[in-house]
Parts: sequence; structure tokens; C-alpha cells
Amino acid sequence: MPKHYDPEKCQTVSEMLSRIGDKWSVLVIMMLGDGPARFSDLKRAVVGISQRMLTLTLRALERDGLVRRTVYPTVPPRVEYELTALGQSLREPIQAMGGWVFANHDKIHAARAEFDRRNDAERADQKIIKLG
Amino acid sequence: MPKHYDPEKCQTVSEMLSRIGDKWSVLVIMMLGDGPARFSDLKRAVVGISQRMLTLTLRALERDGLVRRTVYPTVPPRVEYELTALGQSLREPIQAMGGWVFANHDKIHAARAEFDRRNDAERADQKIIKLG
DNA sequence: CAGGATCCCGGAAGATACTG
DNA sequence: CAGTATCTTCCGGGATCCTG
Repeated sequence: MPKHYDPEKCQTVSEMLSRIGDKWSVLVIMMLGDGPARFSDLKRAVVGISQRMLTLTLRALERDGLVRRTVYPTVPPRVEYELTALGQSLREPIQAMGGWVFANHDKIHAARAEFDRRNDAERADQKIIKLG
Repeated sequence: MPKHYDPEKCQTVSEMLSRIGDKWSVLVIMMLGDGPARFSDLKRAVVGISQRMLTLTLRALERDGLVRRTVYPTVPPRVEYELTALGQSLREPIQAMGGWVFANHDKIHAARAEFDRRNDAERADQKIIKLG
């Protein structure tokens, strides 16, 4: 088991993490997991996304080889997006993350509640000290 | 297999994805994977992080119950950070992502090169059209 | 040593308008 | 329909200074 990793690959890991960590990429990937979809389909399915961000997200996914964009030269224009084999394969680690969150959802929220509770108490103490 | 998911849990998935997708969290988690570390250890180990961002990152991880913060009331103060069991368990899906990137690193970069090549060619065409 | 408090800047992202 | 262009707003994050 190697202790050192290729720095370039590590950087690519960071890049992909921030990609799937951004606001829309995962949602788009999951939508496309059901099969090909047109631009407006995605726009409607991914609630809250602006057409600008949908375009940018799709372009980035296409650039990384995760999504294939097919233009049908009809009028009005018809553009279909679908996951490539690479994009499909990415769904596995993503769903692993999703599964982890679903499994630990309650622990996470309990921890947050506990943390916030302690923090509030601490600030109340500070107030008393300053007032005293 | 359910077709609908708890919206609250889906939101938590997004939250955790943007957490591990941020610039520093994963690096900190991986550093702590080797065992407990002090603030300055992490500051030195995670090259490039400012003490402000290290603090914010650690606080966020602590709030989600991934990291435990222990203060030793000595002088000078000594604070140790370590992964909780929950934090340890998160390393699995993270490494799944990392493994995927390592396995597909070449495909990704090939796709990017291809995409950029096509884009450049396209823009060159546009130029010719406008000049003509 | 381990942070808290401020200031500040660049880039991410939303809103809007226009187009092939 | 499927975008592009532009403007503006917002916030992540770095730099710096201060403190128990």
C-alpha cells in the first residue's frame, strides 16, 4: 500500500469532489441516470436552477466526459443530454455517499443540535460574565 | 425500491456533498485519518490553508459530529482534533470517490483535452465566418 | 498555542434581456 | 427551444492584527 500518491491525480480528485460538491451537478447526474433528457426537461426537473447554471453545469460535465450532448438539426432545435459510460460509473461512488448520509442522517442532525445547544449556552455564559 | 425519498434527507445529502466538496474538508479528514492532531499540526500538514479556514473547517466538521475537539487546559493551550466514529466511517465513501477518480483519471483528462480541442476549432471557425 | 475580529477582493451564481 | 450576453449581487476565502 503506497504512502505517496501522484500529485496530479490528487488534484483531479479535488476537482471532481468540488464538481460533485457544487450546487447542481449531482442533481443533473441523477436526473440523467433515468435516461436521456432534453434541456427543458432538465430545467423543469431540477427545480430552482437557472438556465444559465444548467448550461454551465452541463458544459462542465460534458467537458469531463460524463455527459454526451447530441444536437438534432431540426427546427425548433432539439438537444439531448445523456450520461456516458463514465458518467454512469460515477453514480456508484455518488450513491455510496448518498447511502452514507441516509444511514447517518439522524446522527448528523443530533450532533448539530447538540453543538448548537452547547454554543448557545456558552454565549449565554459570556453574556453573564460581561454583564457581571 | 422506493421511488421517492425524504426531502429532508436529500437536503442533508446536498449539505454533506458541498461539505466534502469544499476546498479543505476532505484534506483535513484524511489527515485526521492517521490519528489525532493538534491545530498547528494540521496547519502545517494541510499546505496552503489559512488558520481562519482551518478553524472554520474544523468547526463545521465538529458541528456535524465528524470531528471531536479536546481542549487540554494547560499553558500554553493544547487542543487536539480527531475523527469520531462517524467521521471515520465517512472515509469509506470518500475513498470510493477517490478510487473512482484514480481509476478514471486518464479518461477524464482525455475527455477534457478533446473537448477543449473541439472548442478551439469551433471558435476558429466562428472567427473565419465573422471575418469573411 | 489556538484562535477571534476585520477588512477586502475575485469569482460564483442569480436576474434579465436578446438570438439563431 | 436552447442557448448567449450582460449586469449585479453575494459570499468563500485570503491577509492582517489582536488576545486569553
